[in-house]
Parts: sequence; structure tokens; C-alpha cells
Amino acid sequence: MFVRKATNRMPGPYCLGDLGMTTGSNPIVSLNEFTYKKGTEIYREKEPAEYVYQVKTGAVRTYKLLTDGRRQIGAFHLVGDIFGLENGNEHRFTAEAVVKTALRLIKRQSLELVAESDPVVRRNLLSMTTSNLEHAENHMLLLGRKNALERVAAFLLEMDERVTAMGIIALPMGRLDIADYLGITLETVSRALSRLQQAGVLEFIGPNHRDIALRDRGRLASFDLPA
Amino acid sequence: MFVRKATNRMPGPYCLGDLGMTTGSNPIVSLNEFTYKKGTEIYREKEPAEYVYQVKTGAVRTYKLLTDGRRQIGAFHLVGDIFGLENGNEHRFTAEAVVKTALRLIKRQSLELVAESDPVVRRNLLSMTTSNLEHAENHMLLLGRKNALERVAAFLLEMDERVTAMGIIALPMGRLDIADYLGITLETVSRALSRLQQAGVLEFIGPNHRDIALRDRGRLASFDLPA
DNA sequence: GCGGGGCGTTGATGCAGATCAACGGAATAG
DNA sequence: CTATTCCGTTGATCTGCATCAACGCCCCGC
Repeated sequence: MFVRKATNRMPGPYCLGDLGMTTGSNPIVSLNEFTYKKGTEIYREKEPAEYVYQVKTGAVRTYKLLTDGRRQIGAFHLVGDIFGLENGNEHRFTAEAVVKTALRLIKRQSLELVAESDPVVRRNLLSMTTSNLEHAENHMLLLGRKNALERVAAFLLEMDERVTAMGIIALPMGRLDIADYLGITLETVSRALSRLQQAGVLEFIGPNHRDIALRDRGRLASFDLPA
Repeated sequence: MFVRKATNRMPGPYCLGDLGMTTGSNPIVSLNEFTYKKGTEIYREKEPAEYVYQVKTGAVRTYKLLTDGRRQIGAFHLVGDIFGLENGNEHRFTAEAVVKTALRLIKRQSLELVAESDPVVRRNLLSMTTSNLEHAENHMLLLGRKNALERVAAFLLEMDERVTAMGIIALPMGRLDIADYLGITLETVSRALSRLQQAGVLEFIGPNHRDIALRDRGRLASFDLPA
């Protein structure tokens, strides 16, 4: 039931680049780039946090597991997002590529060195942590108190602000990932999406039902946070 | 069903003190102390964050509400805990006194002023935010993927490390607060506690069933994170 | 000290979502 | 191009927790 397929580790990173997060004239920090195949592990929970990552292409999921395989995805990281930033010394989630994904790697040590002297970088680092905290706080409300339809509606609205090109949400992740993010099952996700489609709130564009056009954002929002 | 009693605001704070968080010789920051009656609001979600608070006595709950009254408590703040620290300008939770509570108030502005020049304070502030994030991340796993018994077991183990005096957990909050923290109902909390009592894992000490002695922490832990 | 509301518990019942199952179409490997 | 596996959907059934209800004790105010 809760069996998960083993994921392969990828070998280490290789290339160089620059730090997208800093503003204007900042010293160069040690940078690499690397590509991960779909489903491969980027780092594992409790592993020492050596790098911070930025998504160049693709998508990443970060999650925690219970001993019997139940999984809670904490966040999806899409193009441009930075993840893997820890203030402690080890990662608190496992990170995997949802699809073929290119990452920019920043050596944590070098980043901390820059932060030491640059108040702007320091501020950005803090505001990243704060954003993560805020997201987690909102997600606690969703996981603790929203019903299935509300969760899926909230998910679509979140993705609508993040993966939309020309009004179409192109979901990189499958139903199981969505389910494990929302704390429900993949069947329940599927049923909720079907209901929203039948209600005329959304439309599936492609044949694989991962491309979604929102037809009525107002009504979708009304499925979340009900009166 | 989801009706909540209105909570009264208390007037502003009055007294002075010192900053418990700083290490050793630090400049004095603007400090006040104030007492809140049981159930009174300390600040409200979306309100500008003017102060940071430290619990001197009592306990505080911070929560978010849905429009129909469903409530998710994000954290309980017990003696010594600091809460209300926001990096943005407004509070993201509502805070209420669980019982009669004495708080130390620190003007946010003065704290930021100190942080500007003092790397130690800065580090402490960051590590506080990180602790909050870590707690929220663990709580997402609980809310998304654990069953009722596992949630209550996890709650007891968390409280065991925080409110224990002489091996006895003295819970300041009622069953409804626990339920809204764990994303279940108060009846389910009560039933889980009864089950744990009958299993010999815990014992109610007083007559009001808020004082609990853990008799078998190992078995309690086995109810959480099951194999 | 006494009365009453609040809180915790327990039982009966209901239901949203989990689980089990089957199917069809699409992506992928060869 | 074809075979195979994966993925999303839908239906049937089950179940853990929510809901509804009742009761008794404790605690608080008077």
C-alpha cells in the first residue's frame, strides 16, 4: 500500500554561473549547474546542507516521510524558485525532481560569506525564510481545516499564480504529488477536478489532463474559504 | 455550529523590563509588561506588528480562522517563549491568552535597531524564525498525514518537553484548543486520551483531567510514527 | 455554601474521504 | 510502429472521524 519506488541518486554538480538573488554589484560566489532526471533525488532529509538551489527549468518537490511511507509534500519549487536554504546544518526535507529539471547550485558556505558583509543579501535570505514560513503557516490551515474541494481549489489558485502561460496552468506534477501536497488521496484530487470541470470552473486543455484553463476564478475562489 | 464567542481587546501595555533574548551586554530596548485575562485577544491577524512578546506566565495560542469560524491553531506559546515576531509589517496570526497571562512587550522598532548593529541579536532573530519554520514543517506532516491517535500522541510528547514539572504535564489549554491545534475535534481528542489512559500509557492526575502523567513514553512514541 | 454554566466524557449515528477495483488512453521504450 | 507501463478517471464499498446528543463533575460567581 504505502510502498514507494526507490529513487536513484545523481552524481554531484559540475558547472558555474552567478547568483540570481543578489542585487546589482555583488562578489561572485561559487556556482554550479546540474540537470536531474525525472524522479531523481536531489538531497535527502537529515543530509548536511552543502548547497542552496535555484530551479532553472523543471520542478522540484520537497517532502517528509513517515516510517510506513506516508508522504507529506511541503512545497513545489518551480522555475526561478530557490530552495534548500537551511539555517541549521542539515536539510529538513527530501528534495526530488518532479520532471527533468535543471538546477543552479550555490555553495552554502560562499553564500553565508557574502551575507556576512552584505546587508542586502542578508535581508534577502531572511525574507526567503519568512516567505517559506508564511507558506507553511497557510498550508497548516489548509491541511488542518479545509475540505477536499477547498484544498484543490486553493491548489489551483496557487498554481495559477505560478505556472500560468497564456492563461493555462501547465501542471508539472501528477495527481499523486498533488494529493500528497494537499493531504488527501489521488482519487479525491481527481474527483474534485472533475467536479470543478463539470461546474464549468475549469477546462482540461490537453489529452493528459495536466493542462488546465481556469474559466471562472471568482467561483473557484468561492470554493475555497466558503461562507 | 462554528460560532465563536467574541473576545474583548485589552488596553495597551504599561511597564518596563529588559530583553531576555540578547546574550550578555546589550543596549537596553524599549520594554513593557502587561497582563491579559483568560481568553482575551493580544493582537489580531493583519494588524500592524508593533510589538514582539515574551510569555512571563500563562500561555498563548496563535491561530488563523476561515470565514465560517473553522480555526487552526498554529502554535502554543508557553513560559519563556517569544512570539509575534514578524519580518513583514503585519501579524499573520491572531494571538489570545489561553489563561491569565503576563507578557513582556518589546517594541519591534527598537529590536530592529539593535539587530542592525548587533550580529548576535541578528542571529538570534533568524534562528527564532527558523525554529518557527521547522515547527510549522513538522506540523504540516502531522496535519496532512497522521491519524487521530498519532496526533494526540505527538501532542503529548511535544508538551512533555515544554510544560512538565516533576513528570506531570499541566496542560493550560482545554480540549477544544488541542483539537484546533491538531486538526481534529474535541471529542476525538478526548477519546484518544481515554484510549491512551486505558492502555496504561498515561494517567490523569487531578480531577479536571488537565494534569497528565506519562507512564510509558516509549509506547506513547510508538503510537506516533507507526512502523 | 450554593447554584449554574462550562468542560470533559461517552454513546449513537452520519458522512466525507479512503480504499479497493477496473478500465481506457497516453507517454515511453524498444 | 508497437508493446508495455503509467496515469487519470470512475464506480463500489468501507471506515475513521465528525456530528449530534446526553450526562456528570468541577469550578466560578454570588
